[in-house]
Amino acid sequence: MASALITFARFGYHKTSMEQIAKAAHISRPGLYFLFASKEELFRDAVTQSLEEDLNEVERILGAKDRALPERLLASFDCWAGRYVGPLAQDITRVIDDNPALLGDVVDTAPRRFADLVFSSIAARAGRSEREAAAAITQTMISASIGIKHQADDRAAYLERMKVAIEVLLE
Amino acid sequence: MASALITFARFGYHKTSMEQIAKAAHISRPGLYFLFASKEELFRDAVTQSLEEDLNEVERILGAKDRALPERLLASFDCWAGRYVGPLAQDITRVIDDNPALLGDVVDTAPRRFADLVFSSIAARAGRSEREAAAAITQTMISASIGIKHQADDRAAYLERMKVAIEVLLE
DNA sequence: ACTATACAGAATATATAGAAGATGTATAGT
DNA sequence: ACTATACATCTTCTATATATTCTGTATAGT
Repeated sequence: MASALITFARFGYHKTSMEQIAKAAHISRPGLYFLFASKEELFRDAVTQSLEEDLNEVERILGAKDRALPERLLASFDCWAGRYVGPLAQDITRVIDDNPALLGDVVDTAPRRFADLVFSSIAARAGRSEREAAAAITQTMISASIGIKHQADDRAAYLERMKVAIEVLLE
Repeated sequence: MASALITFARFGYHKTSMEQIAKAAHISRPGLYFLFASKEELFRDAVTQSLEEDLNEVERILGAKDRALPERLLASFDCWAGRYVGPLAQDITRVIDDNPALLGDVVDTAPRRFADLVFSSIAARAGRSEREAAAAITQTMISASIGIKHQADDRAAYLERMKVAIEVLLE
């Protein structure tokens, strides 16, 4: 099913046929319609599941408090955004951004949940208990991530710059 | 001549004719060819001039040291990016970003010059004389600006978030 | 819980030709 | 230092017809 998302990403939503997806998933085309009512629902479910998985992993990373906060944040941003920087992976972000109407409110709620997770981790840190400051730092860190995603050519460049941003924003 | 850029922004480079530009500039179409060798050169010159003007104003703003640094930075980012957020103005950024091949190296050098100006102002500040820290802050501030530009719906929203980012990044 | 095949209806690609529009230049004029 | 008109050449729109592809469903089978 992750293969469906990859296929959508590779060719775009409209230029991807159910035939292609079925072949990539090693099942028949009618079999796809047994699992998903329509192409639109399949697309929605594939994106939603991918986002859910990423959010779960971010939650897991941020919860592992044996690692330092900057480290956890960098790993989280890598999982959430860095993974999708670069020649092949950026198509996944593209196909999501290009079809907001098909996806509904997941495209809004998932980023908000990510922001909440980051905020909680920053707010929980000792010595930085003011919620307002944590909110400002979170907001700016996410904006920086979005900007870096547009600037960076590959995942390594994203991580390099994001590491700097996290360090600077946490003092 | 600024009207040429606005016309390009409104319809896109390819769908804008020399006739339209000439009309907007209140001269004849052959008159345009007297001033500019080709449509491509006109586009290049219009964009270049616009960027130069913005950079000059940024330089002026950052040089006015009677105002506090965060204030000057916010005004600079507004001039450089905030101005181009929103329903009508964002087309200017779009037509520039969509046609990098026509524009040459200006699209690379101008942002670098903006970064240099911001860096100089931050590095010059007392108590923050370490160049590395200033470079990290500058880099992150610009990334945040790019991200906010993508997040914000209008200029006011951009300014609001950018104000927070500057405050957080300068401590 | 599927596969294989088949099919209607809709959307989309392909080809073609003609019309329209655009660029860049030239020329004559003020 | 331009305007107005005109023109060759090229690209882009428009329309139309045909062919292909795609979606969604149905049916029979395992």
